[in-house]
Amino acid sequence: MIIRIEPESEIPIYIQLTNQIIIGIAKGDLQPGDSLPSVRSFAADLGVNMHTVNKSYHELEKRGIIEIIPKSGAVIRKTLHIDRDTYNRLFEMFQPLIAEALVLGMTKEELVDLVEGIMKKMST
Amino acid sequence: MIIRIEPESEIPIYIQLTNQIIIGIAKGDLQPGDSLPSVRSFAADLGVNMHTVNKSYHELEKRGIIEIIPKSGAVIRKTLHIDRDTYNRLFEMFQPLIAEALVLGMTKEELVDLVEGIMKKMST
DNA sequence: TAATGTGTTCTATTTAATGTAGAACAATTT
DNA sequence: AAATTGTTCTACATTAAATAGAACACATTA
Repeated sequence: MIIRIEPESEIPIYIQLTNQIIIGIAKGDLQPGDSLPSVRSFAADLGVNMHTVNKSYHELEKRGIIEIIPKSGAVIRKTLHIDRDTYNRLFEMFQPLIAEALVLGMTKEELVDLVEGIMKKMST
Repeated sequence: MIIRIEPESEIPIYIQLTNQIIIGIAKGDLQPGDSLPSVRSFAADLGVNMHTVNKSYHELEKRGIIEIIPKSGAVIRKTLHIDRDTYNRLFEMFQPLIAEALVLGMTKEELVDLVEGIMKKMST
């Protein structure tokens, strides 16, 4: 799985990493039950600090995407059906993006096409 | 138009304001050609600092949503069809959200329903 | 004309976020 | 036994975020 970190980006490194891990899971590069690299080895590979990777892992855990097993490792969780709190959180995240797309001139059809186009690149 | 600022949120105030203005435009509460309040009066209404509102306005201008006319005011732009850079920017914003929704167990149908449901609440 | 309101710009301060760094710990794994 | 694991702690530097006050040039209004 390929991770690209752009240190000069305005997006914090730990968020870049978090997003790319999520995309990797969605694409099937990482599957439920798989382990993520240790924070130390991953940090060495990416050329960032151990604590930055650790922050990503805890962000993923907070969102219910991985399970961190102390003294062992980080494992991709098997996801059941979405719960109400998570649905509401996703709603709040999608709303401003959809509003912006419409305000900037996308039609509803174009927006649905964009979303479906992105989904087609994901396997799960 | 109703703006709710939550000072205790982890989301910066200027982003909360930016998002809610965008949603207000998408819903039709604000229309192209309308003026936004002055940074001073808006800041007074919201109970935040003038510079915070100013930052929101410049964020909206950078995204092509409003036009700031020096010594005059901020006006909602009439949007033409979306350009390539804007499309790519929206793509990069949507991708991690869609991936997360799928990873957390939403089906593609549920995700399209969520997006269409949010769109239905917008008029434009 | 005089007064007010406008966005802009500047300095300044405080707090929080971000990223890096090093060390030590207890538990697991090899 | 040795190496690796996530955790925790302190520490430091830089940037972001938010507030505050002042002054400026220009526009609008009374």
